[in-house]
Amino acid sequence: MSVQHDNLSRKQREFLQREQLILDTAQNMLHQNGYVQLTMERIAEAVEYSKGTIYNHFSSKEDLVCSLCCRCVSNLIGLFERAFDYPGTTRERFAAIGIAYSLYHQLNPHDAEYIQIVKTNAIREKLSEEHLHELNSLEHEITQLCMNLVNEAIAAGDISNAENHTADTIVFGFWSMVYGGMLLAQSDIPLEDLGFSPAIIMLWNNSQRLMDAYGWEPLSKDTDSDALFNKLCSALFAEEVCRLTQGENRNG
Amino acid sequence: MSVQHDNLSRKQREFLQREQLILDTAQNMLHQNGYVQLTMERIAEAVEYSKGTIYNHFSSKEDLVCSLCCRCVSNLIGLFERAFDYPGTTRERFAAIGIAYSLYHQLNPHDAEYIQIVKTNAIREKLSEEHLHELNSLEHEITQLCMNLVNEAIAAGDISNAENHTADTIVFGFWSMVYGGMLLAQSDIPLEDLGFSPAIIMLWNNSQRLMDAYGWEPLSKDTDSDALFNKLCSALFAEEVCRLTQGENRNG
DNA sequence: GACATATTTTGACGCCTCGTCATATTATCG
DNA sequence: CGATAATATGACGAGGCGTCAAAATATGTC
Repeated sequence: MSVQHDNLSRKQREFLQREQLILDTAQNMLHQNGYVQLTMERIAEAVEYSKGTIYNHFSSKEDLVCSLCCRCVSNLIGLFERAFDYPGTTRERFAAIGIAYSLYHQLNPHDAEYIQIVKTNAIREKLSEEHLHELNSLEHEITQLCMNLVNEAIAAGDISNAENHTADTIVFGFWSMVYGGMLLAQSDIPLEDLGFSPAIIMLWNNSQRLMDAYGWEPLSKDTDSDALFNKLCSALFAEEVCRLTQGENRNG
Repeated sequence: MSVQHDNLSRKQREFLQREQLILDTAQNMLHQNGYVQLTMERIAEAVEYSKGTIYNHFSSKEDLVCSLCCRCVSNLIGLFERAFDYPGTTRERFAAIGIAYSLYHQLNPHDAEYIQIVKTNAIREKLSEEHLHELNSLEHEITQLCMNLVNEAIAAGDISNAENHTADTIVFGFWSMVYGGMLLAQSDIPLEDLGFSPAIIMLWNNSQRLMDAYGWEPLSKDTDSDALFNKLCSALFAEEVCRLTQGENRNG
């Protein structure tokens, strides 16, 4: 969380520190009470500054939420990089990215609310140029990371019949599926009543299926998918899985 | 849009008519100016009743939006039924459902906003029992329609290796992908700048791929997917496609 | 240290929205 | 026509966002 700021005056350092304090506080409030409960007044009260001071940092509530969103994407990029660097097949590494995405949203259920909000134009119009630019950069970075991995897989010949596909279509397919699946899982639609199995399991199975569809070797018929899932979890995201199960025990 | 109401007193008929008027008006306002601009005052002004009267029909703004959402789902069910009844293979019919979903959202871009909103618990808690129940019923209906088609395909042996899959997983996979893909397409993320092709095309290709992954005959390698797309559009959704292209010409 | 100037912080205020409820209006019926 | 029931109204309270003149604080100069 801490941010480097050498070569800055004390004023500037204080300013940046305060910005982090505001964001930390807002994030906590969001995780505890959700988006609807988050108001500028309450944030100001919690950080013990006045509302006007908050507005010296963020041009609007949306602008603040955009900054929170940037932190989310940064964290996500961190997890994705861990998956990217895993010493395994391209398919395993891409699957690990999917797991990272899913784990992140299970750990931070409220984040989906404002990630979604920040995608709409009505909001994007109200952002400060600086924060909008930051958001665009991060979106670019996380997208490129996925594109790079798929391109690496194509170059390595791991994706059979690759001449029929382009990396952007493949990435978009997984992005759609994982994003949509995560939203459905997090939503309060009573999936169980509608006859569905647990969303996380269905999501994993469908991602594996889609990789098979692209002929991404090694195919799932030659692999133990459940074992792979467990292997990736413990090798890459042991801490996250631990936090998740702790949280579930605490809540239930 | 018109609703049957025989065997009712004039009062009751007027009440129901007014309810439709309010919903029609709200829908128009939404389609023109989006969710943020929609306020109870403005609706009241537009229908030439006072705010209190609106609240005789809907317990809250969310409750009204829920009713709009129910209309959306009803319309969607109409399109889905058309696809379901298409005299073709189960795969063609399921693909047609996907097209219906995508067309609907292209025709009614603002609907995605509140469909999304109504999925969250913070909102669902504020709904009247009656409207929440209506929404649940419709969600059940549209889900079952998809489940039935997939089960029919499994029973007919169109989905090879079906013992490994269950209908709920298959339906969830497509639902996730189409829902997520539609949200990404409608969002104001600059997909093009991020190196993506048009979302609708990528979405269609990925759905075909996922059907292949499930071994849903006839596989796309034995089919001209583009021709299929055009065939289904003109056979089932000629009017919708027409409205869509007209709208695009008018806007651009 | 004292004074002038620049910067930052503050919170009262204006405006908007939701949802309520006492009152006014209209309908029904004997 | 007059009494009672049903319905419609819009002023109002609560609470949110964002602003801005004034207060408080910091900085610089002698």
